[in-house]
Amino acid sequence: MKDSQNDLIRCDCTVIHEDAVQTVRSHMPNDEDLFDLAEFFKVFGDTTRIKILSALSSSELCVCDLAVLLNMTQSAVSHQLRLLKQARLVKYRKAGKIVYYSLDDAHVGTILAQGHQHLTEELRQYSNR
Amino acid sequence: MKDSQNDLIRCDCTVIHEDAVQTVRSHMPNDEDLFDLAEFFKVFGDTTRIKILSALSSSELCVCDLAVLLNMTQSAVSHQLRLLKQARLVKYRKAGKIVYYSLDDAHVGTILAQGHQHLTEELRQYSNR
DNA sequence: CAAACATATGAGCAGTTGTTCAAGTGTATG
DNA sequence: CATACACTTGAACAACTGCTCATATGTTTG
Repeated sequence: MKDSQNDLIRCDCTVIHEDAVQTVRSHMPNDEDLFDLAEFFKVFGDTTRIKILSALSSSELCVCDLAVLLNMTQSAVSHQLRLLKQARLVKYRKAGKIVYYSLDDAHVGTILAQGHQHLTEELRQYSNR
Repeated sequence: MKDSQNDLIRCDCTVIHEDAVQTVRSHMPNDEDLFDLAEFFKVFGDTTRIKILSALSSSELCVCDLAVLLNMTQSAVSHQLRLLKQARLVKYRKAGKIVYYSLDDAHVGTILAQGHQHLTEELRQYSNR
């Protein structure tokens, strides 16, 4: 059973460690899962969205609150909230014409903390060298 | 002590919950930290880079190995490795003309796992609804 | 030292992303 | 029911990103 790797040679170099490549290949998740993972992290990869998530980790807020807090257009905030909603990172409840947003997932806080920890430890290591 | 929020009114709506906004503002990290956090996650937000990180979590590999594994140009891989290096997510050792890359940080695996867990739990919840 | 090879890098370009602006929903209220 | 207001949405545009291609660097080897 040949895989599609042979259909098109994109690599312009000689394989050095065929065994290592095979081992890694058998351990790696499939492309679709890795794609989804990248899409997931992409949502965290924007300052505005990080600010929104950080804000919502303190308290439930409406769109207007967020706009004031971030000093941004209500439209811009709304666009970003849509992405966060699609990624299932935030949820909302409507109260009349006001829409309250909050975090949808316990992992969000954990992931933010993990990222923060990486950055602080990195800084510490860096200043120790 | 007025803050710079008043210099330019970007928000086109009335504040609804001033107290909540103040509380959240006092709890939020400063803008620079949040910016750095977003920059950090941005690195994870690309399929190619996720694949590289996933591969390196199994085994140390050289650039050529990665190019074959991902079916990509050696140049493209090298460009992405540069970004991963800058983010201090991978390190390298030179052995003659060959450069071996490996993960630089224990958090990388944790963060990937956390993201994966979010996605699988999400899927489970979704199919239970 | 010249040729071969692993890797790095700069410029260019196509595709993507985030904001703005204008217009549209939907809900309360006088 | 018309107006006000909170919010959403689509189009457009500028900025950014990731790949390709050509070229450069550095190391080994005949």
